[in-house]
Amino acid sequence: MQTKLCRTALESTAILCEHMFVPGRSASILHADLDSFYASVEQRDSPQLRGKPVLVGRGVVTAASYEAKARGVRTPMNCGAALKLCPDAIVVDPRMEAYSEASSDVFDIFEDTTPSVEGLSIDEAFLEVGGLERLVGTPLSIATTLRSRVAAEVGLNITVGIARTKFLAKVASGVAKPDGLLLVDPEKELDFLHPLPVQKLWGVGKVTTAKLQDRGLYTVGDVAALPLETVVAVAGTAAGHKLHALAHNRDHRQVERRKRRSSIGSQRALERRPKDRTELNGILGDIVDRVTHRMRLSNRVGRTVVLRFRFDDFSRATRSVTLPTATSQTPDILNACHSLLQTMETTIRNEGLTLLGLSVTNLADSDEMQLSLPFADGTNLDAAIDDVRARFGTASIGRATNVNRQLGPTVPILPDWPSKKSVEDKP
DNA sequence: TCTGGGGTCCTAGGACCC
DNA sequence: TCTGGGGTCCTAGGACCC
Repeated sequence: MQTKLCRTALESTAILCEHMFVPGRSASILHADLDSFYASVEQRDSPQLRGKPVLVGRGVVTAASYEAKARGVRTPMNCGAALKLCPDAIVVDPRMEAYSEASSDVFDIFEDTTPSVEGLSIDEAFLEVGGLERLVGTPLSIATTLRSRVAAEVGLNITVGIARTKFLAKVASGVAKPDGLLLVDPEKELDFLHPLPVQKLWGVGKVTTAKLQDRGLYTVGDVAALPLETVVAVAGTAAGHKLHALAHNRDHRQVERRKRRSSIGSQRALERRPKDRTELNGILGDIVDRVTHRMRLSNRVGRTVVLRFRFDDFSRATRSVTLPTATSQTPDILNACHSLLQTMETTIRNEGLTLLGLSVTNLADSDEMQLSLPFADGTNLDAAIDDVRARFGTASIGRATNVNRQLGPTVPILPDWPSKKSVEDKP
Protein backbone atom coordinates (compact mmCIF):
# COMPACT_ATOMS: atom_id res chain seq x y z
CA MET A 1 0.00 0.00 0.00
CA GLN A 2 1.27 3.46 -0.80
CA THR A 3 0.10 6.76 0.45
CA LYS A 4 1.13 10.35 0.03
CA LEU A 5 1.13 12.56 3.07
CA CYS A 6 1.14 16.29 2.83
CA ARG A 7 1.81 18.90 5.42
CA THR A 8 -1.11 21.25 5.38
CA ALA A 9 -0.97 24.82 6.57
CA LEU A 10 -3.70 26.67 8.37
CA GLU A 11 -6.20 25.90 5.68
CA SER A 12 -9.07 25.24 8.02
CA THR A 13 -9.04 28.81 9.37
CA ALA A 14 -9.42 30.23 5.88
CA ILE A 15 -12.23 27.83 5.09
CA LEU A 16 -14.10 28.95 8.20
CA CYS A 17 -13.92 32.59 7.10
CA GLU A 18 -15.26 31.75 3.67
CA HIS A 19 -18.26 29.89 4.96
CA MET A 20 -19.47 32.48 7.39
CA PHE A 21 -21.57 34.09 4.72
CA VAL A 22 -23.59 32.44 1.99
CA PRO A 23 -23.88 34.84 -0.93
CA GLY A 24 -26.54 34.84 -3.57
CA ARG A 25 -29.40 37.12 -2.63
CA SER A 26 -27.94 40.58 -2.69
CA ALA A 27 -25.22 42.28 -4.69
CA SER A 28 -22.33 41.74 -2.30
CA ILE A 29 -19.41 40.83 -4.57
CA LEU A 30 -16.98 43.60 -5.46
CA HIS A 31 -14.65 43.39 -8.42
CA ALA A 32 -11.90 45.95 -7.93
CA ASP A 33 -9.65 46.77 -10.85
CA LEU A 34 -6.81 49.30 -10.88
CA ASP A 35 -6.95 51.58 -13.90
CA SER A 36 -4.11 51.24 -16.46
CA PHE A 37 -2.11 49.95 -13.57
CA TYR A 38 1.54 50.14 -14.70
CA ALA A 39 1.06 53.47 -16.45
CA SER A 40 -0.76 54.92 -13.44
CA VAL A 41 2.08 53.95 -11.12
CA GLU A 42 4.49 55.72 -13.47
CA GLN A 43 2.33 58.84 -13.50
CA ARG A 44 2.01 58.73 -9.73
CA ASP A 45 5.78 58.50 -9.25
CA SER A 46 6.78 61.04 -11.94
CA PRO A 47 4.74 64.24 -11.85
CA GLN A 48 6.01 65.21 -15.31
CA LEU A 49 4.11 62.22 -16.76
CA ARG A 50 0.73 63.22 -15.34
CA GLY A 51 -1.89 64.15 -17.87
CA LYS A 52 0.34 62.95 -20.71
CA PRO A 53 0.17 59.84 -22.89
CA VAL A 54 2.52 57.29 -21.32
CA LEU A 55 3.59 53.96 -22.78
CA VAL A 56 5.16 51.35 -20.52
CA GLY A 57 7.19 48.72 -22.31
CA ARG A 58 10.24 47.78 -24.27
CA GLY A 59 9.59 47.22 -27.94
CA VAL A 60 5.98 46.37 -27.22
CA VAL A 61 3.45 48.36 -25.21
CA THR A 62 2.79 46.50 -21.97
CA ALA A 63 0.54 49.22 -20.57
CA ALA A 64 -0.75 52.58 -21.80
CA SER A 65 -2.16 55.51 -19.85
CA TYR A 66 -5.72 56.60 -20.59
CA GLU A 67 -4.38 59.59 -22.50
CA ALA A 68 -2.62 57.17 -24.86
CA LYS A 69 -5.57 54.77 -25.04
CA ALA A 70 -7.78 57.67 -26.08
CA ARG A 71 -5.54 58.07 -29.12
CA GLY A 72 -6.01 54.45 -30.14
CA VAL A 73 -3.02 52.81 -28.46
CA ARG A 74 -3.70 49.20 -27.42
CA THR A 75 -1.68 46.42 -25.85
CA PRO A 76 0.25 44.56 -27.12
CA MET A 77 1.10 46.98 -29.90
CA ASN A 78 4.65 47.57 -30.87
CA CYS A 79 6.06 50.87 -29.64
CA GLY A 80 6.78 52.12 -33.15
CA ALA A 81 3.16 51.74 -34.20
CA ALA A 82 1.98 53.31 -30.94
CA LEU A 83 4.25 56.32 -31.46
CA LYS A 84 2.82 56.82 -34.94
CA LEU A 85 -0.65 57.14 -33.42
CA CYS A 86 0.63 59.23 -30.60
CA PRO A 87 3.95 60.93 -31.43
CA ASP A 88 4.11 62.91 -28.17
CA ALA A 89 3.83 59.76 -26.01
CA ILE A 90 6.50 59.21 -23.40
CA VAL A 91 7.89 55.68 -23.37
CA VAL A 92 9.17 54.34 -20.05
CA ASP A 93 10.78 51.04 -19.10
CA PRO A 94 8.70 48.76 -16.90
CA ARG A 95 9.61 48.79 -13.20
CA MET A 96 8.17 45.52 -11.93
CA GLU A 97 9.31 46.03 -8.33
CA ALA A 98 7.41 49.32 -8.12
CA TYR A 99 4.26 47.65 -9.46
CA SER A 100 4.55 44.73 -7.05
CA GLU A 101 4.91 47.13 -4.17
CA ALA A 102 1.94 49.24 -5.24
CA SER A 103 -0.10 46.07 -5.74
CA SER A 104 0.72 44.80 -2.29
CA ASP A 105 -0.22 48.19 -0.76
CA VAL A 106 -3.60 47.99 -2.48
CA PHE A 107 -4.14 44.37 -1.45
CA ASP A 108 -3.42 45.39 2.16
CA ILE A 109 -6.40 47.72 1.91
CA PHE A 110 -8.51 44.91 0.39
CA GLU A 111 -7.57 42.61 3.27
CA ASP A 112 -8.37 45.35 5.73
CA THR A 113 -11.81 45.68 4.15
CA THR A 114 -12.92 42.03 4.29
CA PRO A 115 -11.36 38.66 5.12
CA SER A 116 -12.67 37.29 1.83
CA VAL A 117 -10.34 38.54 -0.92
CA GLU A 118 -9.58 36.62 -4.10
CA GLY A 119 -6.71 38.08 -6.10
CA LEU A 120 -7.02 37.54 -9.87
CA SER A 121 -3.85 39.26 -11.01
CA ILE A 122 -1.45 41.97 -9.92
CA ASP A 123 -4.14 44.63 -10.37
CA GLU A 124 -7.55 43.09 -9.72
CA ALA A 125 -9.43 41.14 -7.07
CA PHE A 126 -12.84 39.99 -5.94
CA LEU A 127 -14.02 40.96 -2.46
CA GLU A 128 -17.00 39.37 -0.72
CA VAL A 129 -18.51 42.00 1.54
CA GLY A 130 -21.85 40.35 2.32
CA GLY A 131 -22.50 39.93 6.01
CA LEU A 132 -20.55 43.07 6.89
CA GLU A 133 -23.60 45.29 6.61
CA ARG A 134 -24.30 45.66 10.33
CA LEU A 135 -20.67 46.17 11.24
CA VAL A 136 -19.34 48.20 8.34
CA GLY A 137 -21.99 49.21 5.87
CA THR A 138 -23.65 48.31 2.59
CA PRO A 139 -21.59 46.99 -0.33
CA LEU A 140 -22.01 50.36 -2.02
CA SER A 141 -20.68 52.32 0.94
CA ILE A 142 -17.85 49.80 1.41
CA ALA A 143 -16.89 50.21 -2.25
CA THR A 144 -16.97 53.99 -1.96
CA THR A 145 -14.70 53.89 1.07
CA LEU A 146 -12.40 51.43 -0.68
CA ARG A 147 -11.99 53.71 -3.67
CA SER A 148 -11.19 56.75 -1.59
CA ARG A 149 -8.77 54.82 0.61
CA VAL A 150 -6.84 53.49 -2.39
CA ALA A 151 -6.67 57.00 -3.83
CA ALA A 152 -5.59 58.61 -0.56
CA GLU A 153 -3.23 55.93 0.74
CA VAL A 154 -1.68 54.56 -2.46
CA GLY A 155 -2.34 57.37 -4.92
CA LEU A 156 -4.06 55.24 -7.56
CA ASN A 157 -7.51 55.14 -9.11
CA ILE A 158 -9.49 51.97 -8.79
CA THR A 159 -12.74 51.02 -10.47
CA VAL A 160 -15.24 48.83 -8.62
CA GLY A 161 -18.11 46.77 -9.97
CA ILE A 162 -20.69 45.40 -7.52
CA ALA A 163 -23.05 42.56 -8.29
CA ARG A 164 -24.60 39.35 -7.05
CA THR A 165 -22.19 37.17 -9.04
CA LYS A 166 -18.48 37.32 -9.79
CA PHE A 167 -19.07 37.44 -13.49
CA LEU A 168 -21.44 40.40 -13.36
CA ALA A 169 -19.21 42.24 -10.92
CA LYS A 170 -16.34 41.91 -13.36
CA VAL A 171 -18.44 43.00 -16.30
CA ALA A 172 -19.67 45.96 -14.23
CA SER A 173 -16.17 47.18 -13.44
CA GLY A 174 -15.27 46.85 -17.12
CA VAL A 175 -18.22 49.05 -18.03
CA ALA A 176 -17.51 51.56 -15.25
CA LYS A 177 -13.81 52.19 -15.87
CA PRO A 178 -11.88 54.41 -15.69
CA ASP A 179 -12.21 55.58 -12.10
CA GLY A 180 -15.80 54.47 -11.74
CA LEU A 181 -18.22 52.62 -9.51
CA LEU A 182 -21.17 50.59 -10.73
CA LEU A 183 -23.69 48.45 -8.89
CA VAL A 184 -25.80 46.03 -10.91
CA ASP A 185 -29.30 45.96 -9.46
CA PRO A 186 -30.22 42.28 -8.83
CA GLU A 187 -33.66 43.01 -10.29
CA LYS A 188 -32.25 44.20 -13.59
CA GLU A 189 -29.37 41.82 -14.22
CA LEU A 190 -30.52 40.43 -17.54
CA ASP A 191 -31.40 43.90 -18.82
CA PHE A 192 -27.80 44.82 -18.12
CA LEU A 193 -26.26 41.63 -19.47
CA HIS A 194 -28.13 40.68 -22.63
CA PRO A 195 -27.37 43.71 -24.83
CA LEU A 196 -23.60 43.31 -24.24
CA PRO A 197 -21.41 41.91 -27.06
CA VAL A 198 -20.47 38.22 -26.76
CA GLN A 199 -16.83 39.12 -26.14
CA LYS A 200 -17.86 40.27 -22.67
CA LEU A 201 -18.52 36.65 -21.71
CA TRP A 202 -15.64 35.23 -19.76
CA GLY A 203 -13.67 32.83 -21.92
CA VAL A 204 -14.86 34.25 -25.23
CA GLY A 205 -11.81 35.47 -27.10
CA LYS A 206 -10.98 35.89 -30.76
CA VAL A 207 -11.60 32.32 -31.87
CA THR A 208 -14.89 31.78 -30.08
CA THR A 209 -16.16 35.24 -31.05
CA ALA A 210 -15.53 34.36 -34.69
CA LYS A 211 -17.34 31.02 -34.32
CA LEU A 212 -20.33 32.69 -32.66
CA GLN A 213 -20.50 35.54 -35.14
CA ASP A 214 -20.39 33.04 -38.02
CA ARG A 215 -23.71 31.83 -36.69
CA GLY A 216 -25.09 35.31 -36.39
CA LEU A 217 -24.62 35.53 -32.63
CA TYR A 218 -23.42 38.96 -31.58
CA THR A 219 -24.85 39.67 -28.14
CA VAL A 220 -25.03 37.79 -24.86
CA GLY A 221 -28.79 37.73 -25.37
CA ASP A 222 -28.33 35.94 -28.71
CA VAL A 223 -26.38 33.19 -26.95
CA ALA A 224 -28.91 33.02 -24.12
CA ALA A 225 -31.67 32.32 -26.63
CA LEU A 226 -29.96 29.10 -27.79
CA PRO A 227 -30.42 25.63 -26.31
CA LEU A 228 -27.44 24.28 -24.39
CA GLU A 229 -26.65 21.62 -27.04
CA THR A 230 -26.19 24.27 -29.70
CA VAL A 231 -23.79 26.29 -27.59
CA VAL A 232 -21.84 23.12 -26.78
CA ALA A 233 -21.68 22.24 -30.47
CA VAL A 234 -20.18 25.66 -31.23
CA ALA A 235 -17.81 26.10 -28.32
CA GLY A 236 -17.03 22.58 -27.07
CA THR A 237 -18.15 20.77 -23.94
CA ALA A 238 -16.62 22.67 -21.06
CA ALA A 239 -16.58 26.10 -22.68
CA GLY A 240 -20.11 25.59 -24.02
CA HIS A 241 -21.56 24.80 -20.61
CA LYS A 242 -19.82 27.81 -19.09
CA LEU A 243 -20.96 30.17 -21.82
CA HIS A 244 -24.53 28.98 -21.64
CA ALA A 245 -24.58 29.41 -17.87
CA LEU A 246 -23.02 32.88 -17.97
CA ALA A 247 -25.38 34.05 -20.70
CA HIS A 248 -28.24 33.13 -18.36
CA ASN A 249 -26.43 34.80 -15.49
CA ARG A 250 -25.87 31.54 -13.68
CA ASP A 251 -22.58 31.84 -11.82
CA HIS A 252 -22.42 30.08 -8.47
CA ARG A 253 -18.73 30.58 -7.87
CA GLN A 254 -17.97 32.09 -4.51
CA VAL A 255 -15.13 34.39 -3.65
CA GLU A 256 -12.32 32.14 -2.50
CA ARG A 257 -8.95 33.01 -1.12
CA ARG A 258 -6.54 32.35 -3.95
CA LYS A 259 -4.99 28.97 -4.34
CA ARG A 260 -1.27 29.24 -4.82
CA ARG A 261 -0.13 29.61 -8.38
CA SER A 262 0.40 26.36 -10.19
CA SER A 263 3.30 27.27 -12.45
CA ILE A 264 6.27 29.60 -12.51
CA GLY A 265 7.83 30.58 -15.79
CA SER A 266 9.77 33.02 -17.86
CA GLN A 267 10.24 33.55 -21.56
CA ARG A 268 12.21 35.68 -23.93
CA ALA A 269 11.51 36.87 -27.44
CA LEU A 270 14.49 36.41 -29.75
CA GLU A 271 15.63 38.28 -32.79
CA ARG A 272 14.84 36.86 -36.20
CA ARG A 273 18.27 35.59 -37.08
CA PRO A 274 20.00 32.25 -36.82
CA LYS A 275 21.31 31.40 -33.37
CA ASP A 276 24.01 28.89 -32.64
CA ARG A 277 23.90 26.41 -29.84
CA THR A 278 26.23 28.44 -27.61
CA GLU A 279 24.01 31.48 -27.86
CA LEU A 280 20.89 29.42 -27.16
CA ASN A 281 22.54 27.82 -24.16
CA GLY A 282 23.38 31.24 -22.79
CA ILE A 283 19.79 32.45 -23.15
CA LEU A 284 18.45 29.23 -21.70
CA GLY A 285 20.81 29.56 -18.74
CA ASP A 286 19.50 33.06 -18.00
CA ILE A 287 15.88 31.93 -18.18
CA VAL A 288 16.49 28.89 -15.98
CA ASP A 289 18.30 31.08 -13.44
CA ARG A 290 15.43 33.52 -13.34
CA VAL A 291 12.81 30.82 -12.87
CA THR A 292 14.65 28.78 -10.25
CA HIS A 293 15.49 31.96 -8.34
CA ARG A 294 11.83 32.92 -8.24
CA MET A 295 10.88 29.38 -7.20
CA ARG A 296 13.30 29.47 -4.29
CA LEU A 297 12.12 32.94 -3.26
CA SER A 298 8.56 31.69 -3.05
CA ASN A 299 9.54 28.36 -1.47
CA ARG A 300 8.21 26.23 -4.29
CA VAL A 301 9.59 23.15 -5.96
CA GLY A 302 8.29 21.65 -9.20
CA ARG A 303 8.35 18.37 -11.11
CA THR A 304 7.31 19.17 -14.65
CA VAL A 305 9.60 21.20 -16.89
CA VAL A 306 7.99 22.72 -19.99
CA LEU A 307 10.01 24.37 -22.77
CA ARG A 308 8.12 26.64 -25.13
CA PHE A 309 9.20 27.48 -28.65
CA ARG A 310 7.89 29.96 -31.18
CA PHE A 311 9.08 30.13 -34.75
CA ASP A 312 9.39 32.64 -37.57
CA ASP A 313 5.88 31.93 -38.84
CA PHE A 314 4.47 32.27 -35.31
CA SER A 315 3.80 28.58 -35.00
CA ARG A 316 4.42 27.20 -31.55
CA ALA A 317 5.56 24.02 -29.92
CA THR A 318 6.06 22.80 -26.37
CA ARG A 319 8.13 19.94 -25.01
CA SER A 320 7.85 18.78 -21.45
CA VAL A 321 9.26 16.23 -19.10
CA THR A 322 8.20 15.20 -15.62
CA LEU A 323 11.01 14.53 -13.19
CA PRO A 324 10.85 11.82 -10.53
CA THR A 325 11.37 14.38 -7.75
CA ALA A 326 10.35 17.99 -7.34
CA THR A 327 13.19 20.48 -7.35
CA SER A 328 14.07 24.16 -7.54
CA GLN A 329 17.76 23.51 -8.13
CA THR A 330 19.25 25.20 -11.18
CA PRO A 331 21.33 22.20 -12.37
CA ASP A 332 18.33 19.83 -12.24
CA ILE A 333 16.09 22.11 -14.27
CA LEU A 334 18.92 23.04 -16.64
CA ASN A 335 19.63 19.37 -17.38
CA ALA A 336 16.00 18.73 -18.17
CA CYS A 337 15.92 21.78 -20.45
CA HIS A 338 19.02 20.65 -22.32
CA SER A 339 17.54 17.28 -23.11
CA LEU A 340 14.27 18.86 -24.24
CA LEU A 341 16.20 21.34 -26.38
CA GLN A 342 18.05 18.45 -28.00
CA THR A 343 14.80 16.84 -29.14
CA MET A 344 13.98 20.06 -31.02
CA GLU A 345 17.40 20.66 -32.53
CA THR A 346 16.51 20.15 -36.19
CA THR A 347 13.23 22.04 -35.96
CA ILE A 348 15.02 24.99 -34.38
CA ARG A 349 17.61 24.98 -37.16
CA ASN A 350 15.02 24.79 -39.91
CA GLU A 351 12.26 27.02 -38.65
CA GLY A 352 14.06 29.94 -37.05
CA LEU A 353 13.39 30.29 -33.35
CA THR A 354 11.83 33.58 -32.21
CA LEU A 355 10.89 32.79 -28.63
CA LEU A 356 12.21 30.52 -25.93
CA GLY A 357 10.24 30.01 -22.73
CA LEU A 358 10.36 27.84 -19.67
CA SER A 359 7.74 27.07 -17.11
CA VAL A 360 7.84 24.69 -14.21
CA THR A 361 4.55 23.17 -13.12
CA ASN A 362 3.37 20.46 -10.77
CA LEU A 363 4.47 22.77 -7.98
CA ALA A 364 4.58 21.98 -4.29
CA ASP A 365 5.64 24.01 -1.28
CA SER A 366 9.28 23.46 -0.39
CA ASP A 367 8.22 22.56 3.12
CA GLU A 368 5.49 20.28 1.91
CA MET A 369 6.74 16.74 1.77
CA GLN A 370 5.09 14.15 -0.38
CA LEU A 371 6.11 10.84 0.96
CA SER A 372 5.60 7.41 -0.44
CA LEU A 373 5.27 4.74 2.18
CA PRO A 374 5.52 1.12 1.17
CA PHE A 375 3.50 -1.12 3.46
CA ALA A 376 2.89 -4.77 3.87
CA ASP A 377 -0.75 -5.70 3.46
CA GLY A 378 -2.52 -5.28 6.76
CA THR A 379 -0.42 -2.38 7.97
CA ASN A 380 -2.42 0.03 10.06
CA LEU A 381 -2.39 3.27 8.06
CA ASP A 382 -3.49 5.48 10.96
CA ALA A 383 -0.77 4.08 13.14
CA ALA A 384 1.77 4.73 10.40
CA ILE A 385 0.63 8.34 10.06
CA ASP A 386 0.85 8.79 13.82
CA ASP A 387 4.34 7.38 13.62
CA VAL A 388 5.27 9.96 10.98
CA ARG A 389 3.81 12.74 13.09
CA ALA A 390 5.78 11.62 16.09
CA ARG A 391 9.02 11.32 14.19
CA PHE A 392 8.69 14.70 12.51
CA GLY A 393 7.43 16.31 15.69
CA THR A 394 4.49 17.87 13.96
CA ALA A 395 0.75 17.54 14.03
CA SER A 396 0.34 19.22 10.69
CA ILE A 397 0.90 16.06 8.68
CA GLY A 398 -2.68 15.18 8.29
CA ARG A 399 -3.86 14.41 4.83
CA ALA A 400 -3.67 11.05 3.18
CA THR A 401 -4.51 10.80 -0.48
CA ASN A 402 -4.00 8.45 -3.36
CA VAL A 403 -4.06 5.28 -1.39
CA ASN A 404 -3.35 2.36 -3.66
CA ARG A 405 -3.57 -1.13 -2.35
CA GLN A 406 -0.44 -2.83 -3.44
CA LEU A 407 1.44 -5.62 -1.77
CA GLY A 408 5.01 -4.80 -0.97
CA PRO A 409 7.72 -5.54 1.50
CA THR A 410 7.62 -3.90 4.88
CA VAL A 411 10.15 -1.10 4.91
CA PRO A 412 11.28 0.81 7.98
CA ILE A 413 9.68 4.23 7.69
CA LEU A 414 12.72 6.26 8.70
CA PRO A 415 15.39 7.31 8.11
CA ASP A 416 15.71 6.24 4.50
CA TRP A 417 12.22 5.95 3.24
CA PRO A 418 11.69 7.04 -0.32
CA SER A 419 10.43 10.58 -0.56
CA LYS A 420 9.49 12.69 -3.49
CA LYS A 421 11.52 15.43 -1.99
CA SER A 422 14.17 15.22 0.63
CA VAL A 423 14.20 17.37 3.73
CA GLU A 424 17.42 19.00 2.49
CA ASP A 425 15.42 20.76 -0.21
CA LYS A 426 14.19 23.19 2.39
CA PRO A 427 15.64 26.61 1.65
C1' DT B 1 -2.09 45.59 -34.91
C1' DC B 2 2.45 41.74 -37.00
C1' DT B 3 2.96 39.85 -31.92
C1' DG B 4 5.76 40.84 -24.80
C1' DG B 5 5.64 38.36 -20.66
C1' DG B 6 3.18 36.38 -16.99
C1' DG B 7 -0.29 33.06 -16.18
C1' DT B 8 -4.95 29.51 -16.17
C1' DC B 9 -7.89 25.89 -17.85
C1' DC B 10 -9.38 22.34 -21.17
C1' DT B 11 -8.87 18.42 -24.52
C1' DA B 12 -7.20 14.28 -26.28
C1' DG B 13 -4.40 10.25 -26.96
C1' DG B 14 -1.38 6.85 -25.03
C1' DA B 15 0.73 4.22 -21.27
C1' DC B 16 -0.11 1.85 -17.39
C1' DC B 17 -2.52 -0.24 -13.43
C1' DC B 18 -6.15 -2.94 -11.13
C1' DT C 1 -6.35 -17.55 -22.29
C1' DC C 2 -8.97 -13.80 -23.60
C1' DT C 3 -11.02 -9.80 -22.41
C1' DG C 4 -13.62 -5.18 -20.37
C1' DG C 5 -14.13 -1.11 -17.70
C1' DG C 6 -12.46 2.42 -14.73
C1' DG C 7 -8.98 5.32 -13.16
C1' DT C 8 -4.50 8.15 -13.05
C1' DC C 9 -0.51 10.18 -15.03
C1' DC C 10 2.08 12.12 -18.80
C1' DT C 11 2.62 14.79 -23.00
C1' DA C 12 1.30 18.17 -26.53
C1' DG C 13 -1.51 21.59 -28.14
C1' DG C 14 -5.02 25.29 -28.02
C1' DA C 15 -7.83 29.10 -26.25
C1' DC C 16 -8.00 32.63 -23.19
C1' DC C 17 -6.88 36.31 -19.59
C1' DC C 18 -4.31 40.58 -17.78
